[in-house]
Amino acid sequence: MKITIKDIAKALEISTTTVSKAMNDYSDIGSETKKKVKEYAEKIGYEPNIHASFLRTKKTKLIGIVVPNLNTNFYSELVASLIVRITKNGYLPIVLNSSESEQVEGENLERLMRQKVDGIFISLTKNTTSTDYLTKVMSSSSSLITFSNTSKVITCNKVVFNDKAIIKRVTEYLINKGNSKIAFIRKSLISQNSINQFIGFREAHEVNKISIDNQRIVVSKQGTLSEGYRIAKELFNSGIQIDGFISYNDPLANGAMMFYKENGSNIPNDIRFIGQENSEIGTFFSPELSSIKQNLSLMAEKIMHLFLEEQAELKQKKISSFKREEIEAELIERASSI
Amino acid sequence: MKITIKDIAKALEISTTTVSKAMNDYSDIGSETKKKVKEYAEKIGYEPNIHASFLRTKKTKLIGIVVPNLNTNFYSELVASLIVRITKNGYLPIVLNSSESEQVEGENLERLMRQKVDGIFISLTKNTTSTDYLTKVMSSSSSLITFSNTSKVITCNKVVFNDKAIIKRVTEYLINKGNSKIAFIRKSLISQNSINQFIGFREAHEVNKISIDNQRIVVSKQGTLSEGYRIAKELFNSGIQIDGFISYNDPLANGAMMFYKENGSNIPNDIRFIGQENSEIGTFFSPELSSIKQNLSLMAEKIMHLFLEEQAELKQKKISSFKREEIEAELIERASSI
DNA sequence: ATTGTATACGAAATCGATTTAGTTTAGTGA
DNA sequence: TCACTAAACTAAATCGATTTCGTATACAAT
Repeated sequence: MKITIKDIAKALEISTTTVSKAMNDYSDIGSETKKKVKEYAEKIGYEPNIHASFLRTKKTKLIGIVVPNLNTNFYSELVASLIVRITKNGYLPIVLNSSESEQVEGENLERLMRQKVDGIFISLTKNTTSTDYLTKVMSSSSSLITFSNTSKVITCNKVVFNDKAIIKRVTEYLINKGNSKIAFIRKSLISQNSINQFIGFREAHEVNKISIDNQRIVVSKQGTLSEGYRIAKELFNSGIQIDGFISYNDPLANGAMMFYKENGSNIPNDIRFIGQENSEIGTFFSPELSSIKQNLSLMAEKIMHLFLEEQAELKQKKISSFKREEIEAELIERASSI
Repeated sequence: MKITIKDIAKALEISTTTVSKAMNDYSDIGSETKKKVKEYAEKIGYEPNIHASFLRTKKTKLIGIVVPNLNTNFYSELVASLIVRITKNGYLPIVLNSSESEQVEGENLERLMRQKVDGIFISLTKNTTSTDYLTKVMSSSSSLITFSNTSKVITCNKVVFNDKAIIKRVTEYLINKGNSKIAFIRKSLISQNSINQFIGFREAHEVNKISIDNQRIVVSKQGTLSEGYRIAKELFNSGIQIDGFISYNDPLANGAMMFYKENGSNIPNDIRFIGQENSEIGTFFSPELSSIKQNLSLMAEKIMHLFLEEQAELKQKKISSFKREEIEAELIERASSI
């Protein structure tokens, strides 16, 4: 039924060793033999059994992807982008979702190590504090790349957006337009991603000698339209004035904008709004929402590139150093902040 | 470094055969021996090498998931739901995305067969016409389950929503409210899913002796807010009157509703709107959007159940017959259609 | 003629499990 | 006592590749 190197060896009256070496382009096999083997293999539709070769090579051609929440545009798009690169390079992706639970995240990493995947690409949940599991991965046979939301504590390959810089730039952009009471809606107090963004926010204020009112800093778990609306309402009802609004995604900004519009605010004159992730919803309502656009495709590209580089170095038994790639996010300026 | 059955055998002074059989609960191993082996295995953290056991058992404990478009709420949520069930049962999911391309879909199936996954769960793209690849899967070692959007032609396990029935019911619901000029926005002309929905739409009209104007039947590829808006505008500008609107997702309905609101229509009195997928966006704008809610979690549950059932039957060498499960979708009635 | 050196190939061990086909031991019944 | 059976265990083959270590041949150099 299934075709093995034995079949090729028998048909071509050579040894299985030669077949294997020919298929893997060993230098001690003649070029005609290689050609014959490859052609015959192609002809009868031979495909090497990955599980059998694993026993000797220790390579599974499998890559694990772990994301905090697959059920968001940001991550589903990023994962889709990763899948394309992974398959294009002859690997297969095992996709796991941590549902923002640190415990599930740990279980996911254990599963992937047990499966002996060649690489693990992980973005941490916003609640993750311990790096025990990551350390375990580092001493396992799978090479680790953390992306998007990583940890300052662990030393490993990282691919992140320029969270601090872009938020600093965007905050100063608002400050330069005369806004000094800017609300900042962050994802969590713990995640490095969110911390970096907040540092950018703070630095922009420090540089411009403006003080930050902590009442305008809000943590939002859901990140939905209705939560944006609710947050705006609460700020308003508590008498906390704002003239700028930056959130970690677009629905929050749109929800808040909706509330202020209903309450007669003139946007962008009274309040300027800036979201993130540049999603369709932002461009649909008036005024159109300015948004920070992260190039997910580029991030996927860098992650895969880093992985392939490390695999190549591993093959040559080079010791590879850890890299940290930072990807530029950019502000898409629209009517809500002009 | 890594622990194998040999280590256990040596430490306990028994053969590797006994260790393997003890771990797999063979009946010809004494219960004390089993206990000793399992306890010691647990203690030293032994984990069987899946790739080694594959050589004999032909089981990979891997399941492939193929969806037409991961980058939608519907599929990312469904996939997330599947991932939970798959991992809970000791399997690992390889997730692939066809990006609505029949060719990519075929490549994905080939990749999964090459990997010798135990099962393949696939929802077809809206453009898929050929079932050649599915037939290949059927004669491979991977068991196949098609879900959500499947094909009438192929004989295999299927888990679908009651597309025809729910659209028929919802259409009659609008007809009973006096609406007879209902626009229907469908995903494609080819996909079984969309065909079934349209049959439901047609039957509802036939039963009530209302004729359908094909000008009100629109195929929308994008399914976005702006496309909904554009479609509404085009209908309006072409002078095609409507008093009801059913679409295959919520953004389309919301986008269209937006246009008609701007043009002074009274909703729901002039036009009633019904979306699908019951997404957050639908509940946020006024009037809130009625929507058909599909129980994705239940679908995931059924798919996994069907798979496990088949695996069990396979083990007992029973010939299993193909099943077709239909999951009830329901209308969530809100202000847009009251 | 002898040694040296590429070049091209193969026998056998190996990876880590499972499974087949025995073997040993103790217990049962005639 | 002897044949027979059941229970508990194991040696060795096996799955399908890779890799180590050799060997054979041809040809050049001495």
